[in-house]
Amino acid sequence: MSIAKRKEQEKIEMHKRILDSARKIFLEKGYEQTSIRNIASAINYSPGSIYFYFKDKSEIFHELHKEGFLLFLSQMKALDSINDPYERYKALGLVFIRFAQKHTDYYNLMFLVSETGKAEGEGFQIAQEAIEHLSGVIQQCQDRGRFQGLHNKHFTFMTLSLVHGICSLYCKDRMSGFFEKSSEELMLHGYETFIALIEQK
Amino acid sequence: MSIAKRKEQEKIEMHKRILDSARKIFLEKGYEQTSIRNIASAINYSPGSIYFYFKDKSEIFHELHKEGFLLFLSQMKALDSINDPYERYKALGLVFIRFAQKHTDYYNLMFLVSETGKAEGEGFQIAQEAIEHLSGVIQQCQDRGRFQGLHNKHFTFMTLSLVHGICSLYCKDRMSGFFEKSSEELMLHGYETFIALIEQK
DNA sequence: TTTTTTATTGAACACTGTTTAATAGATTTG
DNA sequence: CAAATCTATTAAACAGTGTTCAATAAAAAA
Repeated sequence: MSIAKRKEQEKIEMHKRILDSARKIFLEKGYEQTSIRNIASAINYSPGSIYFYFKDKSEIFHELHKEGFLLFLSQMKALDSINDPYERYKALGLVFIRFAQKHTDYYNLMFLVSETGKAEGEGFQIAQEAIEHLSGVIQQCQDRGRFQGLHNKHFTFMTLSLVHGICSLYCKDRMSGFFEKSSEELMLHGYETFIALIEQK
Repeated sequence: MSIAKRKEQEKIEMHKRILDSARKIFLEKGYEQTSIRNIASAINYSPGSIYFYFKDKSEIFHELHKEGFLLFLSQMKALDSINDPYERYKALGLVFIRFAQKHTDYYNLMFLVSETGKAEGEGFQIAQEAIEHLSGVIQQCQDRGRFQGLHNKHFTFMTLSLVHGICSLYCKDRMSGFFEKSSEELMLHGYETFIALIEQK
């Protein structure tokens, strides 16, 4: 029995080694510029062997996709210590923004790269969990009298759109021309402008 | 002289034929899934000849990128007939959303595909023109007493982020799980929720 | 000790963007 | 008109891609 277990352990370790190599190159060069041969040669491995551990390139990607969402979710949950739900709501947006700044490549992988196929799999489920978390916080705000007369899901979607829009423009660097400020500053100012709008609602 | 002109005309026509073929395939399959060989064979042309008219694949892409922005800009400018700047402001967001719905592939090409290299070239200049147009409308709103105490550029960026976020989530189909509504409906509800927030500002 | 399973490899296949030498055709020049 | 030049086109080649697969060696089970 212990032989089989050792085998399984070794398999898990190889799996991890490949994933480590893939993560490094994926986050450095993006999806398209990362090749199976690159991933393999970085750990002195043959390209074909990768397919013993992963179905295809997209499966490797999806594991990292999921990884990113777990990291993201943990940063969201870290705000549970904030008592006032409205303060928690405001902080959630900042977590989003800070995540996009600190983990730009993960953000790209999670939200902007196309090769995720359709919305399926485990990674997507975690994404949904993140949305539900946000929705829950908004509900708590509404329970305390904020955002009255506004549909919870619509407000959730709107918030998500705004924050994602900010991060998306940042990640694609699609604003440096018109907005002369540094991108990081601009993200915060954009978010603060939004907060100013909802402050009395 | 007329011989040279005919030559030039033929060159322009070939350029257009390639672009027509490329547009069709790009908008159908996206950037990565479109190959020079596909573009060429669709018009019974040899792959190498493409390079007589275009520097590389990315140059073809950029011409379509620019094309999309010109179409987009024309739809923005079509709202100039609306007198009240605030009404014009609200309509601008809807133009954005409708454009993403009706020309999803253009929207992807213009705002979401990575292969545009850095923010350079003619296409980007037109993008900037679109932002400036939005900024101008917001300024007119402010001149009439709306959005007081809010920095014009920050508000412009915030608006852009919100609308782009809505369209981006739509284009990537990253919401069908949590939000059971049809995506098109959800986009409008999200935008209306935003409008409801700024209505009295 | 055989048999079977497991893990690995290198070669091959069908693609990709791009370059280039050869080429045929048209245009210009002597 | 003939020779030289320019223009447009092509097939072949290069280096790269994701993926498959027969061969293979090593380990485990029979």
